Amino acid sequence: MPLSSLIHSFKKYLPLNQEEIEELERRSKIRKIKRRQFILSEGEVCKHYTFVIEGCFKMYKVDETGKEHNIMFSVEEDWIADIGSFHDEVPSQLHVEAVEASTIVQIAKPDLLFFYTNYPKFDRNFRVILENQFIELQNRLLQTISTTAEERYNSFVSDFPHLQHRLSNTQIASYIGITPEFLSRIRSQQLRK
Amino acid sequence: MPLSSLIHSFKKYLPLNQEEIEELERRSKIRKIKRRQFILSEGEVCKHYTFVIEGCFKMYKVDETGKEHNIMFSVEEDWIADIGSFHDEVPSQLHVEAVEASTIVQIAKPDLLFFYTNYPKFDRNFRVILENQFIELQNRLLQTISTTAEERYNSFVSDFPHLQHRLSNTQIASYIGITPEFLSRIRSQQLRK
DNA sequence: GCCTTACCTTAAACTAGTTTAAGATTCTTT
DNA sequence: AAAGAATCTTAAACTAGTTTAAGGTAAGGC
Repeated sequence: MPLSSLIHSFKKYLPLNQEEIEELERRSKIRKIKRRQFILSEGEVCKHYTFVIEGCFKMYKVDETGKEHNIMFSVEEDWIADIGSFHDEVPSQLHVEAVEASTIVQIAKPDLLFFYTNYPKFDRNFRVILENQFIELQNRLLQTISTTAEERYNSFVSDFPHLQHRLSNTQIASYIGITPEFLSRIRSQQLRK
Repeated sequence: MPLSSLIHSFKKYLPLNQEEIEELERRSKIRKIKRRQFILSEGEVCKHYTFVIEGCFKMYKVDETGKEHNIMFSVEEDWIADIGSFHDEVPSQLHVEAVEASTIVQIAKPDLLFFYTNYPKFDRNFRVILENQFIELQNRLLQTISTTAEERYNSFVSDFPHLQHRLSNTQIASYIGITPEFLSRIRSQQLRK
């Protein structure tokens, strides 16, 4: 039963009943995604909410100089969407790309609106999911404006011990907002201590 | 009718019916807040969702060196909460302080949970409110890791033209993540162009 | 297996932004 | 009105982090 991890994940919030589960099965789509495959590209409107069953994604913006700025990594049981593009139906500035071969469940916007309208439980569940994402993002911002690069790297390593092994150092550097060279320097200085 | 701006603001989402309005009147509290008065201090648990009827607030963290890092300003029709502290009932790391004399409506956590449970419309409305806040926060983070201080200042001025006159330059500097001295430098350089 | 691409490391030169310092101005409190 | 506090400005000295450069290693593709 491929949706089981998605259904199971809702148990943390308001669990789904049989009818809701069946509707979810009808209105969602499972996809296999190759490494480096995009599920959203800059300039496209984000049309789906995506749940990660297996695998890892990075969400990033490319600036005018071509530099990649990673703002989020998503792994098993995470939800992915460019919320601004999804709701306002405007072209996204962001890319979402698979860091490794992955399996996802996608709910298209009309279907998600159907759930919100007909099953208020989904409003609740997605509000809570969003709150958790908001808390993380807010902590991230706080760190970015108030801590040194080394502190941010240490936080990353202790907050996401398993994620570290799935990402390149270049991606991690981009996430904490520094260059790969500087991350190398920090890491070698720490080895010398 | 002091709750009118709050009730009116819900018209952007799902408007409230008479019963919901009455329940809101029963379960919310209007407060007058003096300039520099705190509605949340570090170490306290955030127990309310706060709606600004009139006035302006800053939400900030004080780091170990005593430096203030502003992460959000809130004005009329904005909602304020330290969401992490509110939901997990853990002491907040943040302060929320009035930048000017203000009037607010507060909903205590048990009352908000009552609304969520009995009026699913509130789940919807607060999910949408949170989405808007999330979008703003995400854009803020993106900017912080990918643009220069001057670009961030220019964005602030064009995004929040009216806010600029209600805040000191020191607060704005703290919000965009630079020192007041550097902001002064940027501003005088711009005057020379 | 070979070639290409991506990643990682190291270091010197550089710079966007900070710290230190201090004077001037504005605002608040008594 | 005077005193104190907060804010703003300016500038020199400083530094956390970047850019430029290049070599080595690992991974991916054909």
